[in-house]
Amino acid sequence: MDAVDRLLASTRELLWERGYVGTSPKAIQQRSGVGQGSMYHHFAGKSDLALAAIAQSGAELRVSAATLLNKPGSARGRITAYLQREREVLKGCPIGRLTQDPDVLADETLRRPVDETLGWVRGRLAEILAEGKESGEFAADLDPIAVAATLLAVLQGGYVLARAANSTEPYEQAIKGALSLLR
Amino acid sequence: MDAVDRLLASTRELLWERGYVGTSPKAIQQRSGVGQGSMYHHFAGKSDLALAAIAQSGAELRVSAATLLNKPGSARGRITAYLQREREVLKGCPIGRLTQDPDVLADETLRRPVDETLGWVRGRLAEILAEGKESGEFAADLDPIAVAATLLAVLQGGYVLARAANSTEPYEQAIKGALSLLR
DNA sequence: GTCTATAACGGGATAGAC
DNA sequence: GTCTATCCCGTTATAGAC
Repeated sequence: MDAVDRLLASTRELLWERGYVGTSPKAIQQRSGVGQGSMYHHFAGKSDLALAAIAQSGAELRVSAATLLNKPGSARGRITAYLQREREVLKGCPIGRLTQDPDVLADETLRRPVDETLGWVRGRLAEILAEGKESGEFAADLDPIAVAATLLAVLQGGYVLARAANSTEPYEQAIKGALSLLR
Repeated sequence: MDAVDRLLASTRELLWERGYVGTSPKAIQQRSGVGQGSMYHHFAGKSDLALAAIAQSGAELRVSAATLLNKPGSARGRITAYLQREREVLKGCPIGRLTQDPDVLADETLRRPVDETLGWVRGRLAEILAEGKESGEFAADLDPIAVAATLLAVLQGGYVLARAANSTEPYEQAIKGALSLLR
């Protein structure tokens, strides 16, 4: 793993753990083992590093969501699998957490990959809900766009409740409740 | 408004806007117009100020939730009113946002009021869902604890989606979807 | 490409005068 | 109670040598 890869890996970890405001270039250097000069040779600065790291995390999130959501099977089955997939609940969502970072939201360049990633998941969920509606799995009056937003919000909000409680329990309840309502 | 009140008001605003990590004692002093010495006379330091501010915000959130949830009326009506009440969506939840702050979660003293506030709302929603189940408004197999977690997660996650998109639209869709599923 | 030196500024507080 | 001075350390770079 070269310097660039180690810098990106460390930046992604730190953004996940501490957010953008809570992450310093020095901390990135220490965690990655890459020196000051080397870091500024490869990246223009903190925001440049963060942009590359967020783009990578967003791409990875889409791939792993697509893997589950594109599988063959019923719409309900795929959505259930996606909602119930194993997650590091107490760590939260590496993309969603960035929405609490004022400096990320204030910078269109940094916010865009966050928006695109969550927007993509919402869209993909809506497509599957529409398929399930078509095939008669879901009620004819189900609104795919609205319910897709609801389901992704349950995930993102589930992280919030779990972190507040320092327990995965509320997250699991929230998922369980959402799946029961979808019946 | 005396110095203490102005310090607390400013701290609450800054915690809401920038989180704990993003809020400095100096910023609090400048926004409140209270001097350095005065601040450290009334509060032991940043975490002490934050604790008092979080407790106040949590108490206020409970009061405003209770106001809507305790009104007379059907269970469904009260829950709908709570979910649809006007909110500063793009600012997010002043309590929920603190769950993204590593220094808040790492300190039991600071995390407790966050946990208690969100836990209280979950509990109150569960009580109302149970009442509605009793009265036949909701299906007999509805799980009040799980669905209460789902509804609060939709709110908290709705903020996340809205801030990512820099638009209240996904928040409104998430609420709409949740209410439609509750039917 | 990577290293060390330097720098201007902010964070988070303590000390003691008034 | 409030003010100013002081302190040490971290942040976020830039400069230039190797």
